[in-house]
Formats: sequence, structure tokens, C-alpha cells
Amino acid sequence: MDDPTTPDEAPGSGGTSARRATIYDIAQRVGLNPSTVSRALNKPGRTNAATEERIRAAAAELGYRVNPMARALPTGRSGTFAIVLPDITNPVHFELIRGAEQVARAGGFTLIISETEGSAEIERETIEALQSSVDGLLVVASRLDDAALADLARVKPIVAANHSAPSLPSVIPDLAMGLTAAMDHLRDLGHRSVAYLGLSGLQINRSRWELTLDLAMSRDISLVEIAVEAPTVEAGADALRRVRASGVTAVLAYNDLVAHGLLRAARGAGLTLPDAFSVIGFDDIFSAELAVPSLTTLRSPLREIGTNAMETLIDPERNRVPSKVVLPLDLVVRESTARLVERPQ
Amino acid sequence: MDDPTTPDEAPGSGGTSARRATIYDIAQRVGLNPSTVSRALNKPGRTNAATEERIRAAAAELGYRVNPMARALPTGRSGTFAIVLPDITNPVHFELIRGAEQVARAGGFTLIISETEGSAEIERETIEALQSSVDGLLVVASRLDDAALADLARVKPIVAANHSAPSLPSVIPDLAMGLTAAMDHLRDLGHRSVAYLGLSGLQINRSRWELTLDLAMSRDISLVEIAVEAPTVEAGADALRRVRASGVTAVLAYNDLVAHGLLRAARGAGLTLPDAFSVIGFDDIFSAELAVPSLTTLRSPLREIGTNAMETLIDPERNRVPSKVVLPLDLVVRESTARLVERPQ
DNA sequence: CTGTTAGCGCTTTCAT
DNA sequence: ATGAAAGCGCTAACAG
Repeated sequence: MDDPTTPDEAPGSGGTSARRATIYDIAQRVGLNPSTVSRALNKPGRTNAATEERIRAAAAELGYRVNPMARALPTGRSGTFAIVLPDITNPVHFELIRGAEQVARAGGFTLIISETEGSAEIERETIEALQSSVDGLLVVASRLDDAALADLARVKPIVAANHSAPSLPSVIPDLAMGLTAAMDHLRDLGHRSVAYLGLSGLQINRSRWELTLDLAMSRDISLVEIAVEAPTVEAGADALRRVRASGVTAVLAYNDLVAHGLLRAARGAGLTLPDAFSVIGFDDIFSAELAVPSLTTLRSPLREIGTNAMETLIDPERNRVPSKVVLPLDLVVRESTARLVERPQ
Repeated sequence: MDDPTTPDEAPGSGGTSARRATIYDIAQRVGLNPSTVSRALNKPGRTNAATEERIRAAAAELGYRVNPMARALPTGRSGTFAIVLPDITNPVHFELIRGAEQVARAGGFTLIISETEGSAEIERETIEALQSSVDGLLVVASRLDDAALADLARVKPIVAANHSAPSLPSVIPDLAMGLTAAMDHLRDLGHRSVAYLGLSGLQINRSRWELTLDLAMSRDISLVEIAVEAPTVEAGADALRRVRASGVTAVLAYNDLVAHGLLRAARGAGLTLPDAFSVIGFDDIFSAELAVPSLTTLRSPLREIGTNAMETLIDPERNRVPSKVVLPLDLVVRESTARLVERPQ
């Protein structure tokens, strides 16, 4: 014990509990003021080169790490961002999270993830609770309306991902582009009667339906809407009966999960796809190309939406000004769509 | 302006930026001391019922939210936990994250997610950086050895998920149980020559291989190891040539991704499975039953590992004492395994 | 039951 | 170039 004031636990010395060293510990060790230590560590150059070196050495020896929360208090910046989304389960969101996480980490930021179970109430609650801990929020497929989001965004910047909020910066896929490609594809294959397997009651679903309807009409394709309960494999499977009853020769599914369900149910019923009918999915999740037949689908640029949204959230120049970034939505043609062949009903 | 000290922005009043109200604002408004406000809000009962009511009312009016970081400073508890894992991409981790997130949120805690890219160095760095912001860490499939983790765990509790660290509480699947079922299954189907598609250089892979080897020998099954580069679909596809060359009639894949790759490559090569050979995967990820043939696999209780690990992390009684929770690993038989039929090589 | 007083670890004027 | 001091928002003794 050379000095009673020296922290008695070097990092890794084998004790049973440890306290992180603070700038006070460093200051004491090198005989300087804590404020000098803070300066040396954070404002390179604003301190004598030699002492800065001593300070860094001491910091390293003590295994010093800044305490982000202590720093956040005076500065108001925590270096962490939150991503709030309806449902972590949804494979769609994973790529988005991944993109966001990658950008955050590259910028030295920390990411908090929070789920809302698709409830507007929980979403608002979550956002409010998080606001004082983060520098901004990424809201995915929000259930809150534009006004509510705009109000919330007054305290900390919010950017909307995968759905558009006019008052906020938003990053969304180019629905018109994707759906146009999908309908052109079906028309070119000779399909004249299509079903849209939609998720009722969702804003984003409304836009898709309206768009698809316009596109169908201008192509002289008849379109029917078949509602699914949830964006899941099970719900997709449940829709098979109604699809068959409708007599359509092709279906556009709300997402790949629903499409998968349809494929599986069809196989279970002894139908061969795409002979019985063609299927187009949405999102291009990991398993789309694993399915049999592999899924023709609209590849949502999830990853890019995540990175792009996080980039604008991080950027103080952009995170407060409403904007709309529209990313390409491409049709990926695989095996689940085929030319219509005339056959007996 | 009745009172210049009153915060001039009611929540949602339409201003352009907002400051969250603090306990000082509340104290001032009701003419009490901030500490009383703190007490009223956090220690129900330790305050006059009437004043507590006034305080709560004022808090609600001002849209008060406690600042978790400010609270964390004096208490040392932040109410947030971190989960650090090699790769968010891996579908295997999704369910685990989900389970953990659910438990955390149910307990009113916040979850931070951080990726390490499978690098031990980044992992250590990440853990150290996070330690002062969290109340504990969940480390998944760590690349750090037991000693390193134990040392790190001296500052904040760490629990290991999906791999075992003797000095820490760990939650793992019952490998012996699962692999026994798998080998019994193959033996019962008549297979006598099996390949293990393993990921070289991973601790967890070592244990699996050793176990599998023992099981094979005691069943009079010959076993060969075929190394894959990574736990991915691509790596699995790459292994097809070597699988065929080996002449085995069944393969045990490192995980479902690898198995998927093998299935796909086989289909591409015009082979019909399980006629050409049987395949058993590991994990039972979402797409396992979507594949054709659907995948026989060991269902890793990912969700339960996540919930269980988070529960022990949250519990101060358990998060510091080494323990090992072993969860059942069941064989799910689907279409990718079949009885061996004699046929010409 | 309520007020006073430190202080958590760090940053940031303002002096020196 | 460095030090002194105040303060971020909250909690926790300790008094009264």
C-alpha cells in the first residue's frame, strides 16, 4: 500500500467487485485537477503535450472509461439513439435494425431497441420514457399519426423509417416503382385477375392497396382484396381457401411471410405452384429464395432504410428538417410466378 | 404569463423545441422541496397523501418524466441491460434477443444491443464501454474465455447465454440430449456413416464434435468431420462436394443455415434429398420448416434461453453466482431425414 | 412529514 | 496551460 489514495484494484487484479476509475482518480495520480484531465482526454491539443501524455498513461493504467451517463448530464448528449418498432419478431425489421446498428456503432453511438407490440399507446409511452436518455429516436412503422410524432419530436429528433410522416425526415421504399414492376410482370405473363392479400387497418397497407388498384385498372387487370389477420405465415396459410374461391390466377401478398404461408398451404393441399396460381411476395426476407418454389418478391431495401435513417438521425443538420428519402423497391423474379396457361376451370 | 418561473411550454403547446420538466419545476409549482417531490414520486406512502396527490397532479400537468441518467448517477443503477452478441444477422439470435427484450421490458428495463462481429477484441472493448451505463450484460456466444469474462464481471454482472462459462451464470441447451436423439434417429434409420459439418475453431463446436464422436462410436456409426468456413448458407453450399466425396449417407450440420445451403446446393446439382443423403440441422430457425425438403433439426430453445438468461441477470440474488441452466434440446423430425435404402454407389 | 445538504462523474465558464 | 467552482437532475442521509 504505497499510497492510501491509490485505487486498490488494478484492473484484473482478481478482487471480487470493482469500481471503475474516475477522472478524479487520474487527477490525483498525476497531481492535476480533474478539469485538466477532462480537457486532456477530450480536447486534444488544448493541453500541454507532455502532461496529456502522462494523463493518458495514467488513464490506461487505471483502466479508465468515461461514464457516458455522467457526461450526458452536463452536456445533454448521451451518445445513444433508440429504435422503436412494433415487433422485433418480424424478420423484416431485423435487416433494418442491423443497418441502423451498424451506422450507430460506426459513429461510436449506442443503440437502444424497444418494442411497442403495435400499440400506439405503448409507442407514445415508450418514446416519452426514452427521450431523456437518448439523442434521438428512429421510429419504424409507427402507429402514431404525423401530428403526434411531430409533437414528440420537439424534445428529441425523430426520424421515421419505412413509413412516411410529413413533418419528419422519413425514409421509405418506392412503392410506386415496386408495385408498377410487379403489375407489369403479372400482365406480361398474361394474368388478368389478381388478388391482393392485404393486412386490414394499417395505414401503409391502404397506400399499397390504392396504388395497386390504380395500376391494375390501367392495365385492365381485375383486382380483388383478400384480408389477412396478421402479417404472418399462419395468416397466409389461412387465406388459401379464399384465394382459390376467388378464381384469381395470381396473388400479391402483403409480405413474404404471408406468401410463405400461402405456398405452404398450397403444397399441403396438393397444389403445384406456380401452375395453380402465381405468387408475389414483399420484402425479400432471407427465406424467400429458400422456399419451393422460390419466391418472386419485391425486395425492400431494408438495410439501406436502416442505414439511411440512422445517418439522417445522427446528423444534426438533417434530423430536424422534414424530408423524404425514397429508396428503390425492385422486383426480384424467381420461381413463384409463371406465364398463365389456359386451362379448364 | 402568470409567473415567470413557470415553464412556458405545456407539453404539446406547439413550440418548436421543448425542455423536459424536472423535479425542480414541480417543487416550485407546488411550493415544496425537490427532495419531497422525489420522495412522493418514488416512495409511495412516505409522504402526506394530500401533498403526494398535489405533486402527482403537477407532474402530470407538466408532463414530467424522470431522467434515468440523472437518477443513475447517485444510485448506480441505470435500469438498463445490454446484450452483446457476435452477429445480429444470425436468425438464431433473433429469438434470443426477443426473449431477453420481453423480460427486460416486462421488468421496466431498457435493453441495449451491441454487436461484436465475432471479434474477441471488439467484444471486450464493447463490454468495457458499456459497463458504466448498464446494470448488467448478457453475453451471447462469447469469444472471450472464462477468465476474461470473470474478470469483466467484477464490475457489472454478466450472464452467458448459449455457451457455458464456468465462473458465470450460464444458460445453455442440452447438447447431450439433443445429439443423442439425433444419433439415435440416424441409427434407427439405418445410417452407419455420417458427416459432421462443423465450424472449425469455435469452442462450442469442439464440444459438439466430441460429443457426437462419442455417440457415434457407441452406436457403431462412423463419423467424419467436414469443416465449413462460416455458419452461413453459402458455406453450407460449398460443402456439398466434400459431402458427396465422403460417401456418407447422412450429415449433421453445424446449424440450419449451413443445412439450408447444403439443401440448396443439392437441389442445384440435381440431387433429390433425402434420397441422396439425410440432413439434420441445428437451431430450428424460422425457415427450417419452409425448406424443401423441410428440415429435420435440433430445436434450440432460443427464446427460453433469452428469457431465462435475462431473468437471472435481473435477479441480484442470482446474477453473481456461477450456475448452469440447461434447457432441453429436442429433435424435430421433418422431411430431410429418411430410412437408408441400399443402392448402388 | 418535509427541508437541508452533499454528492454521483463529468463538463464548462471563468480566473489565474 | 491549468485550477477553481458551479451545475446537469436526481437521491439519500440527516435534521428538524
